[in-house]
Amino acid sequence: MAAPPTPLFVCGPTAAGKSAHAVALATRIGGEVVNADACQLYRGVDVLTAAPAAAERALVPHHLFGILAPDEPVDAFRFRQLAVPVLEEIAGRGRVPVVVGGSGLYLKFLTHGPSPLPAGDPQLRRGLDARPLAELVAELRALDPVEAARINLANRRHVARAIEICRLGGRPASQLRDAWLGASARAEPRLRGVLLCRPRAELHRRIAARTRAMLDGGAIAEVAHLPHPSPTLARAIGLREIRQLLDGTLDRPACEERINAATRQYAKRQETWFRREQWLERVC
RNA sequence: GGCUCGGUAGCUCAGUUGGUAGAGCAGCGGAUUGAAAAUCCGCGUGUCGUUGGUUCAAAUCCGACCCGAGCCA
Repeated sequence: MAAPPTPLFVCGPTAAGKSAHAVALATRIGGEVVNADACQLYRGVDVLTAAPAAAERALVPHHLFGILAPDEPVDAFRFRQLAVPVLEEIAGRGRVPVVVGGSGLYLKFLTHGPSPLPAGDPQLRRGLDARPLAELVAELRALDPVEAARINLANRRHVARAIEICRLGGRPASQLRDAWLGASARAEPRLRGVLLCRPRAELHRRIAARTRAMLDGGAIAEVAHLPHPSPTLARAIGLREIRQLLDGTLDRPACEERINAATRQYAKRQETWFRREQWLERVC
């Protein structure tokens, strides 16, 4: 009986050097790299999303990079559905999956399992998005006062999601969440992984260098030829900025600086997320 | 050389009849189980160019000087 796959996780903020670290690690231990980055799942945006280069991919097998068409939707649950069979397949061959990525929520779906909450419904979301926040808050308070008291009511995404769970799940979101949180706390998964750390100033220097390399290395052409991105890809850092560069509302230095700032802010959010994942071994 | 305008947070700037200063962006901290490279919450980080003076009190009024831009020579 094959043991369940026990992947090795390589996490950290963007531009910390995860890809290179994962390749080195996989080479050393006989592993294969599996992507856990939301945007790098997409095809045709290798430069924009700083996906591993062909030379790097040739060193060791890589999985789940560039597997989705640009307009194909994903979310954390779908990612888990894609990743689990790949992890099992790799482990079945006696190799070690090295999961690398910075999408904290996607990684957590892998490490802690999917909740039994109802899936997102694009049509319902469109309807909720069109309404003022105050109205959504009032609806949530009526549907589920417990959840309304727990979440940040200024965050319309979270308010809308809570309403979505109540409406689609047929029960208050707070009840559904509590049931799952209790179960997942008992599960206590065995997890192994590293968290790549770098001094903030060094990380910022690396981000600036990478942004320049992206803009000089084909990201602009990628964006120019990108058809209808999915909601996930549409929000990739750099996409909007490069579009503004292309239509002339932003000049090159401003475009570069905006991408840098957005990337720095993203890196900080990632550090906040991973900081509390105590099972990750710090590698600095 | 003369005149004019400007010098306030890392950047761009606001600051009303004098009462030791505040916005945006950047930055820092945090939340976050089906949009997460998303979304959201909290925090002002300052020799008000320098130096004298007037005043109970000066970013604010007066003088001198320094720096920048422009105009006239």
